[in-house]
Amino acid sequence: MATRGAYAKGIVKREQILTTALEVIARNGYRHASVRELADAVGLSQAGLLHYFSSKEELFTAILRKRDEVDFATYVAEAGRSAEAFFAVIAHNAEVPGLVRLYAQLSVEAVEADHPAHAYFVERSERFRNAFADLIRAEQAAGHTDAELDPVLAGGLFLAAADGLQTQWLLDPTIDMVAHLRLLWSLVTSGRTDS
Amino acid sequence: MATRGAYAKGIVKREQILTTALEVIARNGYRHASVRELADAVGLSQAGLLHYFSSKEELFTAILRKRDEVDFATYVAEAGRSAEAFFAVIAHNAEVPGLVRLYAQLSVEAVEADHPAHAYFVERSERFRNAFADLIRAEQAAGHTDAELDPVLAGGLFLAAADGLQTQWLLDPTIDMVAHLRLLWSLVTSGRTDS
DNA sequence: GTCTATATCGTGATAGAC
DNA sequence: GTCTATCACGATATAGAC
Repeated sequence: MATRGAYAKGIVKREQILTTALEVIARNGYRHASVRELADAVGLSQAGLLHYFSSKEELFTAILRKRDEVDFATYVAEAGRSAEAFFAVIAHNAEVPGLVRLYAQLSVEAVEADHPAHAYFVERSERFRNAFADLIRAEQAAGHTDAELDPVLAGGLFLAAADGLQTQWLLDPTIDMVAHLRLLWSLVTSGRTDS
Repeated sequence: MATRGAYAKGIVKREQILTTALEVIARNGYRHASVRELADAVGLSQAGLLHYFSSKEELFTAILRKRDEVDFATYVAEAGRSAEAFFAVIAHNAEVPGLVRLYAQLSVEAVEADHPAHAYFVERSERFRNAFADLIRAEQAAGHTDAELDPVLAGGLFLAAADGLQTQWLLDPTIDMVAHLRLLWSLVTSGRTDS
């Protein structure tokens, strides 16, 4: 609000574009994750869209950041930092195949160290691994989980399983991502197959 | 051996190309999984390479099939159908980043139902999920694992974790894929963090 | 601020010489 | 059987009009 009018307006438009992009990608849509395809979807020309985001990678990274932000605000606000909040995010993912696909696609492209989205994925991985580790430590503190279990290793396992399940699910949408992750959670918390 | 000379020779050359491609991709190499890039690497022109494989997707799918075949012959022959054989394959993967990357890249592209490699990945997923399920059933039969555990669900979890760990590892090569999977195995077989 | 038009590049695939 | 040369396409990015 302290910024100049024109500049602030640009920011607002950027946000609007991201919000629209999220909706439109989520529903399904598009195959190639190209700027033109997304431009059509949000009602701008390709050049018009790149007026707000200076490159393709910046655009798509911004979309994924926005998604994280929205998911966090929606599900963590609702259920707190809990395994249930995490399951709710995953269950939601099953409703937004286009986003899942964009994430999978970009995450593979970004393994190259000099890819513009590399830092985003590294940072995100670390954040999620630590978040899972914290959940596990809480279970350990409550005496529900073996104290010998390495929380960071187990946290990495959750992250990997969540990512891998997305690819499996894209390949075969009858796969139940949440059921798999609940199983993993029950194994970690020393429960068994019962939910 | 019962085939005509010229035809058999073509087959042999195809195999040679695949073997060379495996070596050359494995070591590291190339970024874009393009035909031209691979052609340079195996010492052919792009057109020359496509003389043996009629499309890009056929070529790369053939490479991944060959990889599966070689891995199976190497590690399953050595350790039988066991968790250890599986860990050995994963440990080997950490030596061949280029192949891991090709796999990750193609598996995401192939989620589209009409992609030429779609059937390969669907079939492969099923095969691995079932193989893991069999391992778990054997543990259950031996009384090492909770009989209530759903073997197919747990098998899917292994597959997803293995896939997801590859992306994590590509992003950050200090990740120990085998350690994560051993942890999962120990959780499934009711052991804990001890190997 | 947004458009049309275009420059430039990399891709897979093909034609045709040798 | 393998090459060089080329085509057709789709991509990102940019120039410049309005």
